[in-house]
Amino acid sequence: MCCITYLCSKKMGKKDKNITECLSKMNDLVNTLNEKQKDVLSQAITVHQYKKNETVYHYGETPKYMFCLLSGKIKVYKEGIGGRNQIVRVAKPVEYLGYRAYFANGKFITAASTLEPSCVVKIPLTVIKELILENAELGWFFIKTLCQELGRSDQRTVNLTQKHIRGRLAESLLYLKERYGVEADGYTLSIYLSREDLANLSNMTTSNAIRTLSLFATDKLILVDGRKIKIIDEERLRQISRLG
Amino acid sequence: MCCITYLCSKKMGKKDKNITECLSKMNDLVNTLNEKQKDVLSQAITVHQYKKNETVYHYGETPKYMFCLLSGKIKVYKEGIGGRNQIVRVAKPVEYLGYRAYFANGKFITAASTLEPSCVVKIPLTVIKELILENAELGWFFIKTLCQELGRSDQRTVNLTQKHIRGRLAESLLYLKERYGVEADGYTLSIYLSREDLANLSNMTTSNAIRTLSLFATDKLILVDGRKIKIIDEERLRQISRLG
DNA sequence: GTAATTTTGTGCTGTATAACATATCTTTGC
DNA sequence: GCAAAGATATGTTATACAGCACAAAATTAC
Repeated sequence: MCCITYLCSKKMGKKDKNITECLSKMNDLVNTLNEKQKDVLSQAITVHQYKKNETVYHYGETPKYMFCLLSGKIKVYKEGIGGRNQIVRVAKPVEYLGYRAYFANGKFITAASTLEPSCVVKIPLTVIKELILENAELGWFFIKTLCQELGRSDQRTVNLTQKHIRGRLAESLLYLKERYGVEADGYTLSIYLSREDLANLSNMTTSNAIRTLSLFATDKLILVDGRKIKIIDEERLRQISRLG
Repeated sequence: MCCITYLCSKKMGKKDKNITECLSKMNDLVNTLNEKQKDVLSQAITVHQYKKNETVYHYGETPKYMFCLLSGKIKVYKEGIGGRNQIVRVAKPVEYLGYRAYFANGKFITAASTLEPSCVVKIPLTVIKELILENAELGWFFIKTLCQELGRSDQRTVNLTQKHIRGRLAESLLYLKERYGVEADGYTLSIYLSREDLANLSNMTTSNAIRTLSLFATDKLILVDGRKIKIIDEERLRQISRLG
């Protein structure tokens, strides 16, 4: 990880162009702020570039920063029993990470790492908390986000515990499509996960992810070429996901 | 369900004693409000008495009220595949229910029903939303609560998917102790769940909940008498839960 | 360019747990 | 008080999936 703006983040006068650019990308959050608050925020943030497979935060750490993913992809995961990781969610631009544990007064119970080279803004959580306490609209932004995530998390629990392997993998593929979309051809998932990550997202062993994936391929539901996955029969995939 | 205050909720002048009493129980929320806001709230709420096993809200309904559990116990559950319900959490006094779906702009994806006779305050969600938007401290209250719940939900997913039956049941028993505490003897769980509910909380079949429970009993970890459960070796139970 | 390492793929075996069947015990309704 | 319905208990069978072993392919390292 390297900090792009360490040279200029303390400079005076008109705001650094780079920082201004970042703020404009974070408009869903920034738009809730008044000018003074925007200023506070712009003084507090730093921009960082992560390589692929770099850790953004570790399990057990005390949260200090909120992360805003500007470009790239990040997985948030829990270290399960016997090294079996569980991917809890995958983030896309522009989304926010790392605030849950702080707001709940705890340490990180998940870890996060990049799935691709990613650009991330770091915002001290003390600053965010202050802004929330003086700006109800910003608070509302977080409430909405948290409510959506909590709903998804509860949904996920039932999916992972009650569906069979085929249903779980189908569900994951649809989730990835919904989250990251597809490439120009309209079919190829715009994310290339390893079979292991796919397994960790679907709560199964790597062997079974591979097996079930090729099963889907022979059933002509998908087309697999290395890590590229084309979804060709979404309707049937959705059916498999529904029925478990 | 019957509304206790329908006779007086529209009365003028000094506040209804009953309502005032309720508000004082909801102090964690009410303390964030100024006098005018407290007034708005007291005008908007109604108090209701539920019998055992009554539904508080249904799956698929459009949320209109937030529920505040003043006394009793409520289970929040998802209807899973093939009628297999999943209890996602159990509420105790004084906790709030039914706001997640509304804030996320959706319908209920869970249902809630009473485990015991319960007293519940209903607050129109429009009122709560307005109050949040004009009171950052109230917003912060919800943010903290949501962050804690989201953490628990993620934790739960790993527990249910990666632990074996014994670990899952041990976890559930400890969860119930932590939530509802024990009776005067210091051992008996202060909640009497059916074996089915215990199974739905632990993601297993009723048969297996029964079997594993009596297994724990022969191992002298617990003492079972009908629906009464005494936890006698918490340390070992904790160990079983940890190891999966 | 070759070796080493990681990722992907496939088959076999064992086991945890669901599913089913049936019996007993408990609660509820009249 | 008795019938009916529901909850609890226990044994048996079936199966989905983990776990392991091993081979091939792809990526990385030097």
